[in-house]
Amino acid sequence: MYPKVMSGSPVTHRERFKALLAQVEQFDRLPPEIQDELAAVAVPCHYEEDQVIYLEGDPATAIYIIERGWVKATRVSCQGREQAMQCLTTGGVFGDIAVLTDSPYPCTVIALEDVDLWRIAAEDLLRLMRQYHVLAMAITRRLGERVKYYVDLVEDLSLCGVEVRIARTLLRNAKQKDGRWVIPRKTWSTFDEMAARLGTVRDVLSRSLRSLERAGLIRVTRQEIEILDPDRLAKHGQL
Amino acid sequence: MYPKVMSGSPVTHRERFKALLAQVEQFDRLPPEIQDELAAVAVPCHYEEDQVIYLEGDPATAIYIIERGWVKATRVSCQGREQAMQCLTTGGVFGDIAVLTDSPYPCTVIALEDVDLWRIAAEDLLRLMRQYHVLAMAITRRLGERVKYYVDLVEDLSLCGVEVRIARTLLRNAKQKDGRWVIPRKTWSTFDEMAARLGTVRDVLSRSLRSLERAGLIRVTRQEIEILDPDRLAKHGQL
DNA sequence: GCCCGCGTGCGACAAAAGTCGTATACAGGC
DNA sequence: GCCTGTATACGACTTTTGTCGCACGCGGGC
Repeated sequence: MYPKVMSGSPVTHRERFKALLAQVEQFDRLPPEIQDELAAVAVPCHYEEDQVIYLEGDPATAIYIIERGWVKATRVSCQGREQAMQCLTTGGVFGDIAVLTDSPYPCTVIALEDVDLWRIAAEDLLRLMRQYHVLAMAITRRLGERVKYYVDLVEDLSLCGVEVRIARTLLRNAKQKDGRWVIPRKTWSTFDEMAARLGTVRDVLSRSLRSLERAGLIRVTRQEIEILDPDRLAKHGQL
Repeated sequence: MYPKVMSGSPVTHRERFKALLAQVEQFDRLPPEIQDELAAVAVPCHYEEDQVIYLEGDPATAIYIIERGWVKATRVSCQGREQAMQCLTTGGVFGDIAVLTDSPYPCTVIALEDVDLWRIAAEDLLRLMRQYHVLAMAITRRLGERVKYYVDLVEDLSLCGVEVRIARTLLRNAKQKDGRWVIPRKTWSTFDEMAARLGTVRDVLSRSLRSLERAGLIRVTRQEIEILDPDRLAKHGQL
C-alpha cells in the first residue's frame, strides 16, 4: 500500500499534490490554505495494471485522486457481464460517494494501467469538509455533475441502440489531430473494454464498428479510430 | 404559480413546512434554526395532474420539496420513448442538481396527480448552504445517495433483462398487508407508466407480467399487484 | 342502459442484441 | 524467422426486445 515513488522532501510532496489539484475540476480554485490542508493528509500510492484498488462492497476508508494513468469503476453481473460505470484519469476522483454517504464502495475500481494515486482518508476528508464550506461546496458541485453524467448514461442505455451509443461516444472522445478527427487507443482499450463501457458485448460492438466502417464513416486500426465523416456520423448518433 | 392552498397565518406556514422537513431524509435532523431559515424562504405551490413543473433544459431557478402527491422526472427520446428517472412523493426533493451545478434542469418533471410542493429559490438555497455547513453536508449526503441510486439503475438496465428488472422492482416496492405482499396501484400507474420506469415499453411489460402470472408468482389486477410466491419471484430477480 | 375512450390482451412480425464455434491476424518473446 | 497467446472477424444461430394491428372489456358520462 505504500507509494513506490516517494518524493524527496515534504516540500516537493506538497507542491506535487497541489499541482495535481490544479487539474481537478472544482478543486482547482480552492484557496491555497485548504489545498495545503489536503496536501497534509494526502498520501501518494501506486497500483499496477489490472490491480484492484478496491472491491464493490468494501468499507469506505478513503477517496482517491488520480495523478497519472487510467482506472475504471465497474460492476459485474452474476452471469459475468460487465458494465463500466466510468473510466477516469489524471484529475479524476473516486471513492467519494461511499465516503460521503458512509456506505460501502458501490463499484469495483481496477487499474487499467500503472497508476499513481493520492489517497485521502475518509475521516480527514469529512473533517476538512466540516471545517471549510468552500470545500464542501466544491464536492457538492462535483457530485451534481456526476448525477448528470449518470442521467445521460441511463438515457443512452435505455433509449438508444448500440450503434447510436457508439457514434455518440466516438464524437465525444474525438480530438482533432493535424486535420483528422481521431480517438487514440491505448493498449488496454480492447473491444471488450469498449463494449463494457458501452453496455454491450464485444461481438455486437465489433459488428457495429465494421458496419460504420463499411459505410465509410470511420476507420478502425489498432492504434486509433479515425472519424472520416463527422457530419454523417453525427446523424447516426441522432445529434 | 401561487399556492392554491395558503395557510392561515405565518406560524402555521412555518409549522407546516417544518412538519414536512421531518419527512425529508437528511433534512429531518437539521437544527431548528436552519429549518426556520428554510421555512422563511420556502413558498408553497400546487400543480394539477399532468401539469409540467419544469422542462428539461429550463434554467434552474428553484428546488422543490414534495408535501403531497406523486411526480416523475423523465426523459424522452426523439422517437418518443420515455425513460422515467425517478418517481417521487412526500419528502422527495427535485431540481437540486441543476441548482447546485448551476446548469439547466436535466429532466422534465411532471405531476402524476395533484401535488402540493414547496419551492425554494436557487439563490436562497445557495446562500443558506454557504452559511450553514450542516445544510451543505446534508445535501451532499442526499446527492451521494442519488448517485448510488443511478449506479444501480445503470446496472439494471445494462445487465438485466426486463423480467429480472420487473421481479426486483416488485419485490422492492411490495408492502405486507394482512399477510399478503402487495404493490398498490394508483390510477396513474398504468402499464405505460410502469414500462417507462422499467426502461421498456408497454407490450413487453405486459408480456412479462402475464408470464409471471401464468407461472403463479403474482396476480395482477387494476387495483394492485399481489406477490403470491416471494421466494420464487426472488429467484427470477436473481436475488 | 348505451356509448365511447382508454387501458389492456394477444398474435404475428421485425429488428436488435447476444451467443457460439471457428478462423484469422497481429504483437511480443524467443 | 518462428511460435504462441491474445485480439479481432465472421457466419449462423437463439433469444430478447420492440412494433403493429386489432380485439376486448371496464368505467364514466350521457
